[in-house]
Amino acid sequence: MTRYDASEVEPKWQRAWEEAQVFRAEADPSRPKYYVLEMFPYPSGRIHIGHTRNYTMGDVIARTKLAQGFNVLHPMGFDAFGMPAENAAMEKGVHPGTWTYGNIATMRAQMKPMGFSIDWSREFATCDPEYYGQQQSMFIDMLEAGLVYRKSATVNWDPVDLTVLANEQVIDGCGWRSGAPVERRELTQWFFRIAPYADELLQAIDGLEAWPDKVRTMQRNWIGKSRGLRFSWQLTASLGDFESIAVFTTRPDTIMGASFIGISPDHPLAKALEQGNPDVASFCAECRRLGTSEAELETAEKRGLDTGLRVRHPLDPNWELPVWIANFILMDYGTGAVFAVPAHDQRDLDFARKYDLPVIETFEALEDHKAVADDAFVPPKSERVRWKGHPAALDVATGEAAIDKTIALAERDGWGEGEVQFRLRDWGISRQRYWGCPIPIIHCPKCGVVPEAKENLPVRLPEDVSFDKPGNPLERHPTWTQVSCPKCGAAARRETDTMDTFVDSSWYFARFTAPHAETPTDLKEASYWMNVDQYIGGVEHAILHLLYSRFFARAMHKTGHLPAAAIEPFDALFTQGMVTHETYSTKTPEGRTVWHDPEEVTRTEQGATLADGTPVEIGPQIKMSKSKKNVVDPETIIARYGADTARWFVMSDSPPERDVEWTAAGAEAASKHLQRVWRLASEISRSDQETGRARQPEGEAAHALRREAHRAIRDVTAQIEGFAFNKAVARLYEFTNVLAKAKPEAGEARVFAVKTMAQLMAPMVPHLAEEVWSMVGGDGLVVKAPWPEPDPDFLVEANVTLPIQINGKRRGEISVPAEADKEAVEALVLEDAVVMRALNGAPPRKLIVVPGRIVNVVV
RNA sequence: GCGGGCGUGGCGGAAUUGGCAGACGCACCAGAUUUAGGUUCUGGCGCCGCAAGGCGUGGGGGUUCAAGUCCCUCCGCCCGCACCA
Repeated sequence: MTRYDASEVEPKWQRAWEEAQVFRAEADPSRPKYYVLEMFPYPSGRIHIGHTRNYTMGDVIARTKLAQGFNVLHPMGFDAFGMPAENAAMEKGVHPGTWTYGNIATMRAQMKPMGFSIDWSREFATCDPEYYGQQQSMFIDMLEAGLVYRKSATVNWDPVDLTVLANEQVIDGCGWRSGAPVERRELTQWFFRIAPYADELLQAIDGLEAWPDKVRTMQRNWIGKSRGLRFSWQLTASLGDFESIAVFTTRPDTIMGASFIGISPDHPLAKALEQGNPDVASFCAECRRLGTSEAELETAEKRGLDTGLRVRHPLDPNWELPVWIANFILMDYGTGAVFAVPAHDQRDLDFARKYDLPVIETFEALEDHKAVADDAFVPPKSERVRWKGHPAALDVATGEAAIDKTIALAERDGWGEGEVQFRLRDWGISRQRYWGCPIPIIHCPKCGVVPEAKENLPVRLPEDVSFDKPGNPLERHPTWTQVSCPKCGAAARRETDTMDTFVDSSWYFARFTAPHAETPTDLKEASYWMNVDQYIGGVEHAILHLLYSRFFARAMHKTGHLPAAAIEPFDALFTQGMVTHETYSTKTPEGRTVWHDPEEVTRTEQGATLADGTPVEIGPQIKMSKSKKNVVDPETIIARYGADTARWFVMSDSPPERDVEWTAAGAEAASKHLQRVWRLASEISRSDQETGRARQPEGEAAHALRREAHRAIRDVTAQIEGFAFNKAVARLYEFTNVLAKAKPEAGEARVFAVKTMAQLMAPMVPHLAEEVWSMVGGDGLVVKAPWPEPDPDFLVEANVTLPIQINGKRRGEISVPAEADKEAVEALVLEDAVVMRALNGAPPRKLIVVPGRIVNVVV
C-alpha cells in the first residue's frame, strides 16, 4: 500500500472494535464510570454535518476517558416523536411511524461508518412503545404524586383547518396551510407542576459549576425570580363582581408616577367588559388575532383601548386613574394587570405618548438627568436617587431601600403585600396531535378523569389512521377512543391529547442506563451510571430542554424512579455552536416563500441562481434546519475521503462552542494531513525495521524529539479536556511538522513519537490511529492502550526568552535563566544594548518585569 | 420587545485570561522534484512604505507602564422566548 486507503482501513478496525466489544458498557462498581452523552437527534431524514460535529466531540471525550481507564457509557438513540412525521404523512401519504423508522434506519446506517464509540445495544427511539409505555407509567405516578393537573389554556386555532397550530405554524398571524388569520382559543389541557420548583431549580443553578455561565444566566433569567409588591386599585364604581384590580410590580418605588392601569385583553375584567361593549369586544378580538408567542406579542405595535373605568390611587383617594386594555400585557405573568409609569418605563412611555396619557416623573432631577421626553428614565435599583412626594421614600437613598419601605408601608396600612413572583409557568404538555406519546387517561362519565390501569400500558397509538384532513386523527378514530373505565367498567372515552415531545427528551438519559428494564429505570443501574458526566448539545436547548430535564429528574426522584443523587442529571454541560449555512429562497407568484437546497443552487459572482437560471434570494447564515433547506450532508466527504477526514475536519479550525459556517474547502486539507501522517509513520516504520532496531545511546536529536512528544502529550491532553479541539488539532499539526523534520539519527525516539502521535490522534481519527499504531508495532488496539502521560523531566526549560518593550512597544528580546527572579532579570535588562541605547545613560522612569512574560522599560 | 452570545489578515481561527497580535490550517506567490496533471518538498505571506518607520483586533471614547482582553457608548449579525426539535 502506497497510499492510505480509508475505505479499506476503516471497516477493518470497526470490525476489530466490534469483535473486542470495546464499547459495550456494563456496570462495574469496582471501576470509576464516565457517562458521555450527546443530545440525541430527531430522525429528520439524514444526518447533517452539525450532527457529525456534535457526535465527534462526544466521541473524542468518550475515547479519551476510555483510554484514561474509565468505564465509559456512550449511548445513542432517537428523539422520534414530533410534527415533521405528521407533515410527511400529509404530504407524502406515508404513515408517520413508517417515515420515522425509515429515517432512523438511514441515520443509523450513516452514523455507523463514522466509527463512533457508541454502545449500540442500548439504542432506542422515543416512539418505541417500550419507551413511551414507561413514560405513561411515570405520568400516572406523577399524577398520583400531585405533579400533574388540568387547566384551561390558550392555543393557536386555525379557523379554516379547524386545528391547533404550533407557534412555528403561525406565519405573520396566519395559519401556514390555510393562510387564515389565527385565533386564540381556550382548551382544557394537561400540565406538569414545574412552577412550585422554581425556587429550587433556581438555587440549584449555583451548584452547576461545570455548566457554561451563559446557560446558567439564561436559566436564571428564564425562571425570573422577582420581589415586589402586590396590591389592588379600587374601582370608583364596582362592575359586577369586580371591585378592584390587582397588580404586581417590581418597582413600587415609582408608585407616585402611575399614569394609568393596563390590563391584558385576556384579563377576566376585559372579558366581562366584552359582554356589553362592542368596542371592547372588537378590540379584544383584534388582540387575539395575534398568535400566542411572547415574541409576537412583545414586538407587535402597542395598542390600547380606554375602558372608561377609573380606579383610585392607594396613597391618594382623590387621584383617579383610567383603566386601559393594552395588547402588550401578558395574562400569564403576575396578575395580568399593571400600573403604568411612563416616565420610568420605556414601553409605558411609548404607550402614553401614543394615547396622550400623563407622564409623571417621580425622581428629583439629578445632575445629568434630562427631563423625560422620548426616553424613559430607568435608574437601576442600586442607584442613588431622590423621590418626590413619595411618603415612604423621602429618607432613603436607593431604589432597593425605597422598594422595601414601600412594601412595609403597604403592609402596615393594609393595601398591599410583598410578594415573590416567578416568570416560570407550569409546563403545558397537551398536544392535539397523533405522533406523540398518548396521555394514559380515560374520561369516564361517572368517575371523571381516571388514569389507565398500569397493566394496560402501553397505551399504543393506533396504526389505522388517516392524515387526509387536518386535525388530530386520534380524535376521529372510530374505535381507539372507546374504552371501558378502569374504575367502574362503564363505557368511557380515551384522552386524545398526546404529550409534548419535550417530555420524551426529559428522561431518555436515565433510560439509557437500563434501556430494556421492565420499569422506567433500574435503580441499581441508574445509581451506578447517573449522572451524565458530560452532556453535549446545542445552545438552542439552553433553556427549555435542560430546565425540563432538571425538573423531570426531581419528579422522577419523587416518584421513586431516580436516586436522590440524580436530581441534577447533568454534571457538566458543553454547548456546541451550530453549523450554519446561507439560505436560498424564491417567491411564488402568490408571494409565498419557497426554500431551496444548496445542491440546487449555483453561486455566481452577482448572486445565485437555480439550474434554470431563476435568480435566488440569498439569506443570512443561519442554523441548518430542514424547514429552510440549508442542510449539508456529510456523506460526500465520507464517500470521498473516509470518516476520519470528516471527523478531523469538523474538529479543526472552529472552536467547538462557536457557530461554524459550512464551506466545502478544507476537507481536502484534512485528508492531505492524514495522508501525511500515514506516510511519515510508514517511512519511520520502514527505516526502523531496516536498522534492525539497533539499540544505541540516544543523542541530542533523539532527546529533542522525545521532549517535543512529551510537550505534545501535555498540551493535547489539556486541550481535549478543555474542549479546545481546534487547538488540539493545531497542536497535532505542529507535532507532525516536528516529526517530519526529525532526522533518522533520532532512532527509536522516532518510533516513540509516532506511537505518541497515534495515541493523541486516536480520539479524533481512531481508524488511522489504529493503522499507524499497528504499523509501528504498538501493543494491541490503540483504543485500549492507556492514555500517555507526559514525563516532567522532559518538560523543564533552562532558559526563557522575554520580549523587551520600550514605552510599550516591542524593541527587542532577552534570554534569561528560567529560574531568574525579578531583580536578576532587571539587572540583565539594564545591561541590554537596546535598553541602554534607549535610556541614553538616564535611569528608567519605570521598569516593569513580569517574570516569564515580558519586560517594559518606561523612558 | 425581553434574555443570552458573537465581531481579530483574502478565509477558518490562535493569543497561557491585562503582558511579543496573527500560532496552526486554507487560499495565494516564488522555487525544487516528479509528472500529462494532481501529489510531494523548501521558502514567503496583516496593511501602507524602497526603507527607516508608521498603522492595525466592528465604530467612537476611557482606564493602564501595557488593552483583542477591563469600563462607557454606538453599530452589525446569530440563538432563545414556553406548541420546532
